[in-house]
Amino acid sequence: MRWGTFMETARRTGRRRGGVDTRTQILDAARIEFARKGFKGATMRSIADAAGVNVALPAHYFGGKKKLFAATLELPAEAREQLLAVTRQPEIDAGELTRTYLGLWEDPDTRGQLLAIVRSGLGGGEAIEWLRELLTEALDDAASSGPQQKIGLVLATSHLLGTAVARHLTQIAPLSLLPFDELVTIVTPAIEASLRIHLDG
Amino acid sequence: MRWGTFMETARRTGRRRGGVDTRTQILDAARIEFARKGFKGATMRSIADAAGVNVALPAHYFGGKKKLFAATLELPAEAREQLLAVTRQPEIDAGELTRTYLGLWEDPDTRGQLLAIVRSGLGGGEAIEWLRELLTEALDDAASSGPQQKIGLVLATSHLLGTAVARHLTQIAPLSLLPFDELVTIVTPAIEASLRIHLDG
DNA sequence: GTCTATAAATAGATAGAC
DNA sequence: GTCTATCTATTTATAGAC
Repeated sequence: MRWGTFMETARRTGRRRGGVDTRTQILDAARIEFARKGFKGATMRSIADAAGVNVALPAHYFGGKKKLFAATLELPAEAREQLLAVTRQPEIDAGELTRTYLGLWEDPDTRGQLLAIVRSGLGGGEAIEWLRELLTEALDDAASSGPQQKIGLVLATSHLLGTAVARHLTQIAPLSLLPFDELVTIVTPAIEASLRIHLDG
Repeated sequence: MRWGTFMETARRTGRRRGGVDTRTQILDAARIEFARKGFKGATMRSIADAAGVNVALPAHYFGGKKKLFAATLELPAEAREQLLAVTRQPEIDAGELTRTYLGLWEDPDTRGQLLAIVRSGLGGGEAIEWLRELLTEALDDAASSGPQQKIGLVLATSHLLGTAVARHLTQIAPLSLLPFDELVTIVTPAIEASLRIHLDG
């Protein structure tokens, strides 16, 4: 009867009962803390407290704050893949791009990672390279479509980033309350307009 | 011959020659530091160093770090007025809104303040209320146009925020290099599309 | 594996000399 | 008005007991 402190943390599917190890608890808590306060704002103590473990354990398991942060941002690789699958197509579908991109922000797990990246990157830390990389990678990969489409894709991506920030970060009134399907519906026209941009004329 | 250290700081019009006081130097340096590193990232020491003054003077003049930060974000009131002048019109002009909004980010002075707000607000600090206020104020003031236009304006503002962030903060490759006029030209269609949005249909 | 205790660095703020 | 010196609090990181 000693697991009274486990609380309701084990919501993930497929999680082994005895395997709710402190390492995973720390990682989950770190994601939340970094997402909410950025790299500098989140402290090892606040992470340890949120995880319900001793203050020394985060450093013990991950070898330092920066390494813990890096571990936090580990898996958005799959998110990148989803985006690339859309942008690699010869003719990018505006609705599909909008739904995929904003959809990444709807899932609480990936949203936590994206928030951590945005919070820490835009917050003035060193993580801004990661953010730039995340944005330009989908871009460079789709650059084979020619420079004309490239500028349109940058524009579209920027608009989608702004939309996600307004909905999930600053939580502007009507945007943050819209059902996801309606959000996609009203955002798509602008993305369509951006993708069709051409510089001359 | 002791003002060899004054450098080229006195670019503002109407600045008294003997009045390049350390208080102003500190304020200018604080703007840059807060804009680059966010509230937590910028330290009183780094600000003092950047201003070329003693470490004790920032606290001495402004009474603390938070008060110094507040002083930094003082004048965006005029920026807000410029935006309101556009959004208050019965039929908002997409090109005019785009030019005004993105224009605020082109001026180094207001850009510094906007960067400080975004960096500190999005970075997880308490300044997120200021950012939300800045975004919603132009919104509420234009809400007399009816809820239909309101959602369109939110969308447009979000897209413009994303564009400004991509150009000035993450500095995505083609966006950050475009001349301002071209930027306005290619962004306007999406803003136009957003402003014309209606939910039912 | 987990904890206490503490080291080492850094931050904001202030007192008092000049 | 400006500076040196210092206090206090907080943070990361680690050493060593249990």
